[in-house]
Amino acid sequence: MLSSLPPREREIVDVLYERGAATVTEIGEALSDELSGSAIRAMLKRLEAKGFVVREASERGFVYAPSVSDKTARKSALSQVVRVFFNGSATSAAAALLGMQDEMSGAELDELEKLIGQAREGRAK
Amino acid sequence: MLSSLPPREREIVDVLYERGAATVTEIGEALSDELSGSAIRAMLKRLEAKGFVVREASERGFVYAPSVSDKTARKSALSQVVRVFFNGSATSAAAALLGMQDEMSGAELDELEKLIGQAREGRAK
DNA sequence: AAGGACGCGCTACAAATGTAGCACGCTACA
DNA sequence: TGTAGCGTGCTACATTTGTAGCGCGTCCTT
Repeated sequence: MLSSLPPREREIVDVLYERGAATVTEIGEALSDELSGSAIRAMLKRLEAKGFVVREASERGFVYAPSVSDKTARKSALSQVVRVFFNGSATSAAAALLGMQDEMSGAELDELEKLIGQAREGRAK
Repeated sequence: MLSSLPPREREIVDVLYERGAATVTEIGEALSDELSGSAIRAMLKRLEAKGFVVREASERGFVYAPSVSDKTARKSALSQVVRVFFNGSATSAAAALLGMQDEMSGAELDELEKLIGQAREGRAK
């Protein structure tokens, strides 16, 4: 499980999900506080050993990427917060999301309404 | 930050958020794997030292609760996953939520639509 | 009042994590 | 062609986590 990672390692995979893939240097830049390259490499090594990240050689050194697909990870992260903070109700979570966003474009709202319509149809049949 | 907690401690505060407040024994029951009472107490002690949980004496022993309000914690958890997994777009996250939920009642969908309407109004003015 | 059963805190200790330093190999360019 | 600069992989070590054991006080129960 992703959530069973120690803080620093988690932070690093988060960066990886945020950026899709990155080199050690890029990770270092994205990190909240300055950290030596070897420190980051050691983390990555452990993450690789645990099977959370994969690395691929490229001209600019190794690039690291999460081994779990974005899609899966998203789903898992979402259900986690839904369970813990919203009593298992995805709807409440969605509502909270709506409330949080102060700049939500009209187009986005339209899109959401469309999705709601679809959900309703799916349910109806 | 909540997310800077080690796995076990995080699991415990999660339980606390899930149940609102609990005694050591209750926490033990809610935990994924069996754990000695003193182990849990040690965790809680650290969590208290770090300021993440507060405890209050009651007849049935101490009850522990998160020190950060549910509301704040929710918001923080949500923005975390929004940032990491949805490129900062709360809308996309909401859409994903919609897709995840296979049993979403019509009433809930109505509620969401209403919220969208409100969001739109808020934006328009 | 003696004996359990709890719940509690402390200490101790193994394992895991977080970090730095060193030595190596490959550029590139003065 | 040497030397400065990266990126890399150790290894080592301090700190933090994860867990169990012990001894204490309190409340029931007999």
